[in-house]
Amino acid sequence: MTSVLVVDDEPQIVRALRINLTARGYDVMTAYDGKSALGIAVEGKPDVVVLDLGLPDLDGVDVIAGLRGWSTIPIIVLSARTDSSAKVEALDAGADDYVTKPFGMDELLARLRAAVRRNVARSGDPVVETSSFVVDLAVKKVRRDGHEVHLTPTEWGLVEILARNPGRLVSQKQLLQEVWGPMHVNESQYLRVYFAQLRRKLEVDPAHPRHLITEPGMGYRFEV
Amino acid sequence: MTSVLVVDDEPQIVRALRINLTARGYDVMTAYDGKSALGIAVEGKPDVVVLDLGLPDLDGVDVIAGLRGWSTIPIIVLSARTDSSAKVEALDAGADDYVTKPFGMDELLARLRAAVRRNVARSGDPVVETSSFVVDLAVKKVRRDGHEVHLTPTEWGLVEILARNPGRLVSQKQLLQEVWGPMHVNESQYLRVYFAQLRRKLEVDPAHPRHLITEPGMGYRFEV
DNA sequence: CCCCGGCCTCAAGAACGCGTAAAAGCCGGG
DNA sequence: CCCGGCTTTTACGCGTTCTTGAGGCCGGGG
Repeated sequence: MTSVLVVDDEPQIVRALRINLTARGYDVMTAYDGKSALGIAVEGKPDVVVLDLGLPDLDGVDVIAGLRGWSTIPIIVLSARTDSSAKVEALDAGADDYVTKPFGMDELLARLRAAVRRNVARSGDPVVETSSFVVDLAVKKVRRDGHEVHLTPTEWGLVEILARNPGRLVSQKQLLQEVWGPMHVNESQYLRVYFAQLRRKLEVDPAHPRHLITEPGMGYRFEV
Repeated sequence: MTSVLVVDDEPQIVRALRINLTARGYDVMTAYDGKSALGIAVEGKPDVVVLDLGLPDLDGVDVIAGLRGWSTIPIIVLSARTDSSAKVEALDAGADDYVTKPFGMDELLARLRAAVRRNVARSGDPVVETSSFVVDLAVKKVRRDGHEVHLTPTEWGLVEILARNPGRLVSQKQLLQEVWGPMHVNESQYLRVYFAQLRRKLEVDPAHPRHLITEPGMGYRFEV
């Protein structure tokens, strides 16, 4: 879920934004002054910040600088000042967008979507995570306790198919077909041998697997 | 130098932008309608596009879609329409910013700087660095201990592909295809020979590589 | 109760892929 | 024409991975 940090000292604006953003499925955090905004941003790692410039404690530009010191989170500035010098100053300090109050909620939301879209396009990293290990499909790696687990090509072939279908049942035939090719769709013994190996490498208790589940007579399931 | 594509059918606006942008060191391209804009964008690969929505031939949203089909170049929309539905439509189509006419030149330039800044932050330095050597993709050179290492064309081809995908596993087939061409996708021996050479040139301990990693049976990985 | 199909485990030989070295082929410049 | 740099080819030792077979476990049906 996308998380938004709303920073404004006017409660009615914060309330309005919270309602609108929550209704659209965003996770909303709020702050009423610059210092707490910086603290919350560090802790909560929001995906985007909506920042009012007229805060009681810090100058708006200082808040932007405080964020830009360690992060490239998109910042959308809200401000009552319409003069271009204020806009230029905020944008050059590192803001991504500048919206003047009073603002149209539709427009703000559209600008927010644009900012988030840009940012996910950059990071887009498909990872599937379970309680005991992490499968990173982009770089083809599996980590367990933050520590890489080496998989052979055949092992990775199986993990990849299962990780691309999380929670879904994958038939033996499909696994054999995609990993060993159409000639070996009946070698179900291969699957037993390799699932045993994968469980030894990935499961906490290989005898009682919690993620690489056998559905007898049907296939296998990757439980997250 | 940063290049900007200005698309507008009003010559005086194009002229004003060209003068201001050129004075600030930008390389300016121009187009007066949507179709030529798309063509110029493909050829010139501008770093940012300033797009007027009221073009004679195509609808503004279609131009945005045409660009977004193959590129993530930042698009700043210029428009006389101030209603929020127009803004929402353009932003959701893939625009990065929306400025209403008449606009302040200072503000537009600041928004343009913001868009470019974001994008260079994203595309990252054309330099990939490891603990023992540095790959400079812009000038096609590798340095080690501040001191240039000479690579043959084939060696550079491999390093370049890996450096453009840092951390990612690159399959043998992809490497062979891109360096030797589609006729040689099975010559995996080439890779062994060349990786041995590269390790001798770049790794501290060629027998125990820390950056040019082999993933047996799958491919190679550039670890940073 | 026994049988049977499907599953898990284990182990060993075969097959494969990798690193390395060195020779042979190719090509352009001096 | 010869030389040097670059690429392609060949050969071999070695460790890892795959395949295969045998044995045991478990639950359901006869």
